[in-house]
Amino acid sequence: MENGPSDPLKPPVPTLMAVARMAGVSPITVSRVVRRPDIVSSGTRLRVEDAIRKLGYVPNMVAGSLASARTKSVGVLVPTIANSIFADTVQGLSDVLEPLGFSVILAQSGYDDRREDRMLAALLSRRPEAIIMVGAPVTAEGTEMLRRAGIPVVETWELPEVPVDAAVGFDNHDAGRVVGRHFAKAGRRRLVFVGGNDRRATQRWHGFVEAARQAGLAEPRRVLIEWQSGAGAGAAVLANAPDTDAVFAANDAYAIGLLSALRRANRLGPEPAAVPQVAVVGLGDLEMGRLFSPTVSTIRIDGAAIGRAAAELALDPAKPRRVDLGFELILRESG
Amino acid sequence: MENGPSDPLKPPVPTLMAVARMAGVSPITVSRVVRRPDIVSSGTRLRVEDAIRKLGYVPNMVAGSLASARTKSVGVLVPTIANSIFADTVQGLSDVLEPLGFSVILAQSGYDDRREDRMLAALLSRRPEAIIMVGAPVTAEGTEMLRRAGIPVVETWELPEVPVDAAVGFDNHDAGRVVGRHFAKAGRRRLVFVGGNDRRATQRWHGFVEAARQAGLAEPRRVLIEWQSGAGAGAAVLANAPDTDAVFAANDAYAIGLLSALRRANRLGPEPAAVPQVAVVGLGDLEMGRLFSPTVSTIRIDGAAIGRAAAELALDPAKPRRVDLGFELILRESG
DNA sequence: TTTGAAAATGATAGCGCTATCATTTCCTCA
DNA sequence: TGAGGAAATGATAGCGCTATCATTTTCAAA
Repeated sequence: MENGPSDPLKPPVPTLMAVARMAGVSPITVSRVVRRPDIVSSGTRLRVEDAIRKLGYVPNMVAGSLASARTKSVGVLVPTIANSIFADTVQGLSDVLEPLGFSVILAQSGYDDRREDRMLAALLSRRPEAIIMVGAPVTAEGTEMLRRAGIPVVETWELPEVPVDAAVGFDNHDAGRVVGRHFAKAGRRRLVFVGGNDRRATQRWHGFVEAARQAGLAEPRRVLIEWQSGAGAGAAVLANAPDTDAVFAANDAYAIGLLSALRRANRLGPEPAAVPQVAVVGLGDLEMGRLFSPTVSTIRIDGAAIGRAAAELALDPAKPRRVDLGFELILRESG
Repeated sequence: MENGPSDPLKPPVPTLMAVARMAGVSPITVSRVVRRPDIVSSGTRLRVEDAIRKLGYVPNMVAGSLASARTKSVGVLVPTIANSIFADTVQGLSDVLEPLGFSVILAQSGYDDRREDRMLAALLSRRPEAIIMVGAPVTAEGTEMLRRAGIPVVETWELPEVPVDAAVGFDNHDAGRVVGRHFAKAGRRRLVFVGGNDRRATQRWHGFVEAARQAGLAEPRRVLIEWQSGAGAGAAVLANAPDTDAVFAANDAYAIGLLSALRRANRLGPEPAAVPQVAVVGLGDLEMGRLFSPTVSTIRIDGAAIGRAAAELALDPAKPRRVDLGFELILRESG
């Protein structure tokens, strides 16, 4: 593995052996200069560093990982990086891992069970030192794969009672209940939940339904959509539940899309209303929701904080294995 | 490398050797079943597959990569994944790479030259088969590192005359000129550009200035900010150039932040104006810009298409090395 | 039934680096 | 100056898999 795949005629990429020959030392001394310079005498070290510079040597971590049984990498699996809340989580975990020399291997499940398992297998074949994933593994096969790997596994954005190893999240069911209760207390009658079919959304839906029942309201409507645009979510609600007076959206992007659709349908006045015709609550506390008019009520979750906490748990097995970062209902102009 | 780092007492992770012993074949036959099942007889293949299933064997790609001189990975370097336009690009390239069995190793530069070089070295030590990065390498050292690696390198979001290897982007200078010309033609007088200090933004700034000059306008103002929130960008413009009547923002998030700040400063009426007090143009055509009120004028760039095209160029050296995806000025309510 | 070619499987020797034990060198103290 | 211990460096043997050549098995044709 000395030549790149694109140009077999180029000079070979220098190996540690080439550095050793140029510096007149044994290969393991070069390795020591790179990894443990403190145990190499300064004269020898300078000679080796000079050879490294002249040759442009870049250590081969593939070989080093095999020899040392450490990859210094973390596998990260998210449904889709295009969803800002997960991008924030990846940002947060990267901010912890990268300064420590860990590389992030990113994979996406597209909210598909089969693909999630395939991506887990692909990640595990890279022998990462930990896996951080959004949600808990969906299938028994995925769960078993992770157990067998014997590495730290941190599930995020939800809080299973018994995670494979560790979890950082919040109680999705409770979040749904809190929103449902808020709508009931505000006198809302025709409740709707719009989002996907994943477990986290389903937990929120169940909490939402429970709150409606306890308030003696009619069973809320669930508008199921696959991951898509905010505009798509808005259109789906207006098409499926045009008479709703309160919508809990799976994320702020959907909430914004719905508010925009309501505006176009002339169900949103020129100024934010004290009592909006349709109350809308999102999730994630995206900045866009704060900039939007009306400002968007939301379940505040700090996605980046989830990422940071997950990375810390992944790197330190002595840390608590189940961390509840909680959430907060933030009420703004959207109801 | 058979035990994970977190539990040395667990049964060792099965190797290809263990499968070979259980199936009663040589190790290379197991390798063939995994990589080239077509050249293994069905009886042997079934025996091996059975052993693989029973042992829960997950191939070790670290070892396979070293032995085969192929990692099936691509290093991806972005300034920050929290910026939606780059997240879209990562989504696009992943959609091409993942189905082909490539893993994405993600790194972030935080818009810092030194950190970019460190991240490039970290990526290259993983011996990726290609590098896809936002922008061209900033330093001569980074450029040299990439040349030496002898692998495909695709620079995105800008279009250098002579990329290290390949580039997919658009003419940033021209985009700035087009926006400047639009503002001049609309009778705007006090032009402002708000964004970062990176080369792409600077190219846009230069084009913007050129257009203003050609229209006989006063030199535009440049409001420099480090990567931050839309609200931060809005506040910076109002603090530094409160009398502006036209602002070109480095991205749609900044444009939205500015519009929101204008609204709070009562410089945005309750309904989108036919001739807004301050014209605002962003970049990236984010969905949020389409949902916002006023809808946001923008330089339309398809971030995901950039990612897809970049992945295709990275994988096929016969493809053109410089691809101009162009851009489009989209005029909406924000001016 | 024999022969030849193709298919299938195995043996060998690494890939580039490093854990670990062995040897050499250096330094301090008596 | 010599002895002992610590520091520095080197030798050895893999890590888990695979490229490549060698050998065996299978199949078809004469």
